[in-house]
Amino acid sequence: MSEPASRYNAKESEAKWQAVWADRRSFAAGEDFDRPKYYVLEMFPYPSGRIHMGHVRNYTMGDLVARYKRARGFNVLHPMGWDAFGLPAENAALENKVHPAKWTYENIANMKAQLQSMGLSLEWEREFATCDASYYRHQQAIFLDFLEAGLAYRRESWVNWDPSEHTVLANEQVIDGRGWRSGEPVERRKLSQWFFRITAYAEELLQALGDLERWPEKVRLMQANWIGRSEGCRLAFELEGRDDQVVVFTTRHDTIFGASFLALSADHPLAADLAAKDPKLAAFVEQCRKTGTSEEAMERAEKLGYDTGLRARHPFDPGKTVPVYVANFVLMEYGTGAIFGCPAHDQRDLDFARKYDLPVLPVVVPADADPATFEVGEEAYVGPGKLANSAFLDGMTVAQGKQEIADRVEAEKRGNREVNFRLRDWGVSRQRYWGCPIPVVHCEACGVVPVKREDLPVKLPDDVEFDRPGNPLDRHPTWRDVPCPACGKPAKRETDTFDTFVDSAWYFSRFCSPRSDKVVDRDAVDYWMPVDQYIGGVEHAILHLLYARFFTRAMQQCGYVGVAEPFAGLFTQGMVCHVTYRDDAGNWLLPAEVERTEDGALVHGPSGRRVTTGRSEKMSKSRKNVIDPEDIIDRYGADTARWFMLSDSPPERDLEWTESGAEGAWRFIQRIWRLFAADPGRLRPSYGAMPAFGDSALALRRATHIAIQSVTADIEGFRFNVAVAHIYELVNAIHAFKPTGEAGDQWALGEALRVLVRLIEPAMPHFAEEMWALAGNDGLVCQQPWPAADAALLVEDTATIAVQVNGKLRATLELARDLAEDDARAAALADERVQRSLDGKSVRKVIVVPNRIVNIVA
RNA sequence: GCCCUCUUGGCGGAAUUGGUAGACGCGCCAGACUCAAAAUCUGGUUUCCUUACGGAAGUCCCGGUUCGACUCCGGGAGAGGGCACCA
Repeated sequence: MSEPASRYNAKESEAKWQAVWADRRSFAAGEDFDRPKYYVLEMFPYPSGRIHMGHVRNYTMGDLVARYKRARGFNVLHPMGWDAFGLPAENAALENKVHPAKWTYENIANMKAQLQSMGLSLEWEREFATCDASYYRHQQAIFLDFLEAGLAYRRESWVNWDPSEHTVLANEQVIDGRGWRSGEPVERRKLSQWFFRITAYAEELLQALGDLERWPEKVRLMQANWIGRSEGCRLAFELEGRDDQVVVFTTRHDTIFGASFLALSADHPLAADLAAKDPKLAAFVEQCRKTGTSEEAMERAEKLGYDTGLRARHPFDPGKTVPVYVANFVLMEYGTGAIFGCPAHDQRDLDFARKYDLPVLPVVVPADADPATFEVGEEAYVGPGKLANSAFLDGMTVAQGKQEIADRVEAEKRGNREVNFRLRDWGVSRQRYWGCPIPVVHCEACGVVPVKREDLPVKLPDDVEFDRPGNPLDRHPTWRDVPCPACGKPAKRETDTFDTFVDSAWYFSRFCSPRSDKVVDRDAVDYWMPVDQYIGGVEHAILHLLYARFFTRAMQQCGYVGVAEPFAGLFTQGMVCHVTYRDDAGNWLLPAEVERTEDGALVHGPSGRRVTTGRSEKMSKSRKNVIDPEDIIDRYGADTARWFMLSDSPPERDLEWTESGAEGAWRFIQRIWRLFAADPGRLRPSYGAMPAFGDSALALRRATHIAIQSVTADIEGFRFNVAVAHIYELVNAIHAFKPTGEAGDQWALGEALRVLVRLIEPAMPHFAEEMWALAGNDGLVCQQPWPAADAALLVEDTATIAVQVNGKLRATLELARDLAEDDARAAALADERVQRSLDGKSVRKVIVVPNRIVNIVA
């Protein structure tokens, strides 16, 4: 027998157990659809090439949940895949002359090896990448269904066009009106684009948020704001000297008598009509289109208007007319593209009115103001009050006024109540190569014709050139040329590809039957969906999570899935942060480059220059405050990295990576290891009759069962940092255990150690397996059931009661549990320290909270 | 501008949801072991006064409710996040 090693060898152990799990397919989901299921999913990664600490944190949490739920007897689905289409692959192709497919699949191979080194309990057999034709062919099929269902359509829309790259840019890619890469001024162009009709579900998507009880309130709120429902009224104004009308949308129809102008969007048909005969207006419209494409630029832009000279008749005040402007701040895409302005009660209208010298008539007067003298100065009044200067509305509240106007408008057929949403249809066309081809063909005779289903997938061609910017599909010599599916004459393929958010909007459904010839196997999705626990970064709170919700509803409508909501539970984890370092010259430094000198100063290792420490920020390449997970795993092993990820910070908050914290996690593993290495046999299960326990053994048993109870509750409640603390307490109790030589000692210690191994397995799976085996147990600890706490051991027969005098703690008493109130009161009053602080004062009242506190009011 | 969240020792954080504030970890201090260092073990560690016993203050600030407030209410400050010409 060789000497036991003096330390736990993580590297050897981790490789060994990973091989065992893979060999035994320990984490494959069961095919038995009668068992209770649990679907755990972490947001799948983009294959950038290497995993980062954010991934480590995300997948550690998901793995903890998956392993815990398995132990609780659930049939667990825990798959992994790759969100593999996207721009970085094309940029790499441009810069490094490597094909996007090669670049992507090599990155996947690297990252897969890294994820596997973490020991995640994933079912790799279900792996796919969204760039696999075997995945995106089904996405193309879904698109054809959406097309038939009217959920996908094509229309002209304004886009940001980079003239030097020949491509459309997302709003985020336009910086100060210039392309982020080219630096060229961006043009607004009108292009035919594909859209998904997410607005058809606006109301549902909003209403259903209320039922997503296991979603963070914050995310639900953000989605609600994004959908942006507002109840208002559509209302027609007649134009003087013309037959047509201007229809406006408003949510403040109660303020109609304060109207002092109408404003049209520059893209409004009437504006175009007028501009045809008015060159100055035409110039103004042109100017509006040019100004800023980014949100920020639009916000800074001055509010400008052009008086068309037209006048509109007030719908309820026959004598009154108001001027009609074209204004740069009115959006064609929202409401009707026209508004009425009531300057007294809307800040933007007020600014506009002051600029163009239009009347400001208050029509809502706050309760404490005098209607005769109330005036609006620099700030519009948007609060509650009574209507005034408003004919038949005078004296009504805002709500009554709205109701009255809406009733009259509908009765007189001048308009109607209307609900509007901020949410827009989802534009999914991208002028890119590395994405899922949109399966349609453009035929001169037949127009836009869907590709026949039997001809799917429309595969990306491999032989493409990346020598120039723009979409290589456009210049491919042959790929575009196909016969029209309808008439058979020569036609052209669509060269746009889908937004990559489409790929990630349904992958969780595909995981249920990833090798199916169909889009999904209905049996499988009916069993597995919805995802019981989805985990990812809060940065996806709106786009990805909203698209996925829309997609699932749309797929339900098309008969693919039986659920409307994809994610029953959502958890958004915080970021991983690290302090930043800069040298004298202001260069960012990697933590690995920074050394501590003997006198404690920080210097740049190679140069010896002084280093200043900046505040902790999200790890980012630009700030260089990154720690490579691979380095940590090499040095300490995956279990240490995983343990640290769960310690200290609550999962939803940001976590600061520190070297000392990582070392602490490493030390903790060694500390447990010493418990076992001393005498591995102690862990061996004892099935004999339960012996009698001495006080010491009983105390250890209590600590063990309290740990089971607390850790279980902590995991269920996503308080992983608290679970970690409770495990520390158990280890401390085991270390402090002093055998008294009684029969129960070994039994209690064996129980404590077995429970400990079971409790740490979801967090430190390799180490737990190693300890389990070291102690001579059969099987794998990851297949052992979760322990149950013995209720009898959770309550002690005494309780520590705090005694307060006038709310201040004066003594603590060890009293029998559930002692009668009178006895507790008597015991408290009898205490010497209590008497001393009472100092002869008479007791007025005594409050007794059983097993907790006695408060004496004197 | 609108909406939301957070604020507790030197640091990360805990507190059974109104009942002993500071669990647990990091760091630090002291001691043991060692020729020494590392590792490990033991003890201490909110602040102030006191040699001690003990006492006082204390959860961003001000005020309130309560026998009792980190927790509930009102007002304010600071930090962070989301949306932002949405009529």
